[in-house]
Amino acid sequence: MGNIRATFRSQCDNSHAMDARFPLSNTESPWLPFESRRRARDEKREAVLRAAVQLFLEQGYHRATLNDVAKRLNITKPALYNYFRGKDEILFECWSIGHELVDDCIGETSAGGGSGLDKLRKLTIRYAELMTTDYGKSLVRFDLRDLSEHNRKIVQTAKRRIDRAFRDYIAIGIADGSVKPCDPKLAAFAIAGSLNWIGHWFQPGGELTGHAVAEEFAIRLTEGIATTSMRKKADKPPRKGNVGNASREDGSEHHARAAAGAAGQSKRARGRLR
Amino acid sequence: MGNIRATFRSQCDNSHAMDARFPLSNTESPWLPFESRRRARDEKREAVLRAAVQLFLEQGYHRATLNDVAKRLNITKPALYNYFRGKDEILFECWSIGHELVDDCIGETSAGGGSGLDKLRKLTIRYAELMTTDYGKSLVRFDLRDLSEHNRKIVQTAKRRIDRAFRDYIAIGIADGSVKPCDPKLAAFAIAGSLNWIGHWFQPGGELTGHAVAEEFAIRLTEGIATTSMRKKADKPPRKGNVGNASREDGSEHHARAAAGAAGQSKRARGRLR
DNA sequence: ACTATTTGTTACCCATGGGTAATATACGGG
DNA sequence: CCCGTATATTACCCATGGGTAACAAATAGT
Repeated sequence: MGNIRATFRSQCDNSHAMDARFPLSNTESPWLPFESRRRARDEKREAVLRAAVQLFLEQGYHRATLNDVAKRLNITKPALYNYFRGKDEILFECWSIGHELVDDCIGETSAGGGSGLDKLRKLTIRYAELMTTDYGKSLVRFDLRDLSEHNRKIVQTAKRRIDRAFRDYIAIGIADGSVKPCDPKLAAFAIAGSLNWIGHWFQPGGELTGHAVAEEFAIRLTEGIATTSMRKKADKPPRKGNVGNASREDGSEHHARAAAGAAGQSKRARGRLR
Repeated sequence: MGNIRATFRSQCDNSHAMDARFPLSNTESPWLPFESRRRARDEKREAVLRAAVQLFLEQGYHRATLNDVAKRLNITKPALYNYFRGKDEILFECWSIGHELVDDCIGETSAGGGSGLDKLRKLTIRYAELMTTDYGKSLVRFDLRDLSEHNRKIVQTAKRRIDRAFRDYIAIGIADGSVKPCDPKLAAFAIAGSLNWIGHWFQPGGELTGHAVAEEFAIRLTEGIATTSMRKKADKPPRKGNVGNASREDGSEHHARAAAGAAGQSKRARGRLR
């Protein structure tokens, strides 16, 4: 591929006063390899996060050392600092991915139609399923106080937004008659509490699939406040795909990326550090 | 009141060969002062636990240092080692107190009458209220992996017992017809999850009292699976007393003590260390 | 082939905090 | 008054682990 310097030299040889800012042979953009390097970098970055979130969940943030994370990736600790400023930033990025996934759920649910109760059920299912994945668990298992002041503010704000979504759907449901009158705040706490707790007890290898848990919880948690009884019990076979971790393996990375902008001040995809 | 020394001297004065091992005036047992010393010790021990549980909740177990705990008690770190073997033992004892309180709830609920649903509601209320107290929060906010192998086993066993209580009440309720047929395991997870989550969001100074939260949750969490609708909404004014922390201030320390034996291998009240 | 950049390594620093040893003080009992 | 015990203090040890500096190897572009 022609590069700028070669082009420039040939121009000098020909004694033409053509400006180097307009190279002739441009068949292959010099930007492509740069992009591929950047992508390789991002893939490594995400590999770090996958290893980190697993270790943080397995052992707890404080017991899991950066040496552990590095060892799992067959590198050494200082290499991690090519991708992250420090341990707490890794934690934040794990949390951030989880939050992007939640924001997807909320966005899609809000965009879709249906009554307040329908929205609440849809969000409940998707949120429950998310809680059975690593990045979903990040949202409820990690301690905000391990983050820097700045990142903690971001997370707190985002958490309030999630809580608001539940409350809003309940309030909408009360307004449109699909939900029995109740205190939206406490009802949201009750539902979100049950769902969040999934992230504490669910084990991927157990007798229950994440999808089965999600379906059951969606019924259980909403039947108390629903005006309609919903005893149809749709018996569609459990979907195979897993949200979160698993789906990120198959190359469809736009899923998480799409909502990156909506995830508040999350600075993911900010590129290199130095 | 005559003291032992005076009595002894008068005996010698009378030149009687009476053995000092059988003093005449025994109106005050020499064991009393020893007992009082032991009680003073136990009071200090519990003061340490109160300070510790507060700090562990405020800052998290790993960020809270033993120096912090000691400073709050106006002593220094090594003094703590007169009462505990180490930091993880303090954590375990905090957890242990919480567990004794839960065991009280379960014991009283099981002893009392009523249908399975009644028991479930009773336990739900008491458990929810407990989750608004410091020692109650210990049960769900502290990480088992910070405990020693031995103590972790104890805690895990006890946690399973708590879970079992919820499941059993639900199963009883299904059997006696007070609860709709459902999977007791998942229903228990759903209810206990909501309740446990209270320990994460409840702030004692907020707009809601622990009792109000407990009443509301007991209704919300059981109305979905109850066969009877229970729309009487008993409007009795909220009780004043707080379970846990507060009630321990008023001198009725038998509350926690009574179930000490039932709390599994909890070695509380084992007295001095050395 | 040559050079600059990226990415990784080895070897180190050092703040933190749990835990201990030596020691001083208070106190009850004889 | 003296002694033993309990309790507290000061002064330390040291393993841990996050973070950094200096340097080496891989790689892309020219």
